[in-house]
Amino acid sequence: MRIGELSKQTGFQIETLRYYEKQGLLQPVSRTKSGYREYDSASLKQLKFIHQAKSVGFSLNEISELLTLRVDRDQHSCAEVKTIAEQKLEQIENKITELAKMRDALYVITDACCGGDEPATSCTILSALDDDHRENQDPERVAV
Amino acid sequence: MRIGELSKQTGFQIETLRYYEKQGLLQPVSRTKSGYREYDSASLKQLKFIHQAKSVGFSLNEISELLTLRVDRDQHSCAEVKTIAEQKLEQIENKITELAKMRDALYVITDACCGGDEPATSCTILSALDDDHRENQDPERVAV
DNA sequence: CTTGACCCTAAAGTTAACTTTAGAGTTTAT
DNA sequence: ATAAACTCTAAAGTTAACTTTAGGGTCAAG
Repeated sequence: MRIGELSKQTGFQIETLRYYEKQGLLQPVSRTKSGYREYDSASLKQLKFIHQAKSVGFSLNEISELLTLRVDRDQHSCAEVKTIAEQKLEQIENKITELAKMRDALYVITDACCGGDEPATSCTILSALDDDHRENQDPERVAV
Repeated sequence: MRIGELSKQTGFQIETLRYYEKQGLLQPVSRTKSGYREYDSASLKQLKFIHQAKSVGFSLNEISELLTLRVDRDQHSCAEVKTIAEQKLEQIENKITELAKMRDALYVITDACCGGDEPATSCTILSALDDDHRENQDPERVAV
């Protein structure tokens, strides 16, 4: 497919796709004789990943690192790949932990504060993040 | 405490703290007679929250929305607060879901690809995100 | 009582991640 | 075969989130 079609299917603007190419994030599969970029379903898949990674706070550089994580035995040792993957894994686990805390705090606000009998001053996300608000929560909900 | 101390304890640069004040994210508790900003432990707590929210991809505007989520019965109805909280909750759940997928894909890479007998070409994060790679994973690890 | 560390404001500069502009070639439907 | 729709490059412009600069007060120690 050409760039316009890829743009429609992913929601990224055409210029953004060309920008990502310059940044090394997404190379077209080939070019037509007249110079038009051509993409395929792998391009689509890659862009969906880029979209997800951006939504959880990875920069384009970090996404690039995630995308080049491949066992390319000519270029990188298996151990190298594993080390990078483990670092990214730790970053991701940390993000999940932080988000789980925020989620629990918001549950406290929606479940307990609104209409509850606690004073209004305690109904902020910051006070909901305190341990004394969290320890009586449903363990199903707190677990990640 | 004054701005330099707050900067040291949070890792935010002094100028960033003044910038956040302009953006309405963090007001000093008071000013000394000579105009110095004064902060307390609540400021510290708020900055830690800002740091976490930034790390998982929220913009300063979104963080502002999260921070002003409070049951202020004079300004907003309880229903309004609940609606905003529920929207944020959905955003956060989506982020957690995406991150869990990436985490699982990275586990596939570190556990199965490196040293495994699969061909090297399948050892990318994108192929690890495919369903056929995930369905044989440990359910403990996949659950959020 | 002055020197060094700290604080102030306002405005300009920087960086990442786009977006727009300008000018030109290509493809497709009528 | 020509107009509309699509594509190309290079360069300049924009926005969010800072960071730096310039010029000047404040405070604690010697």
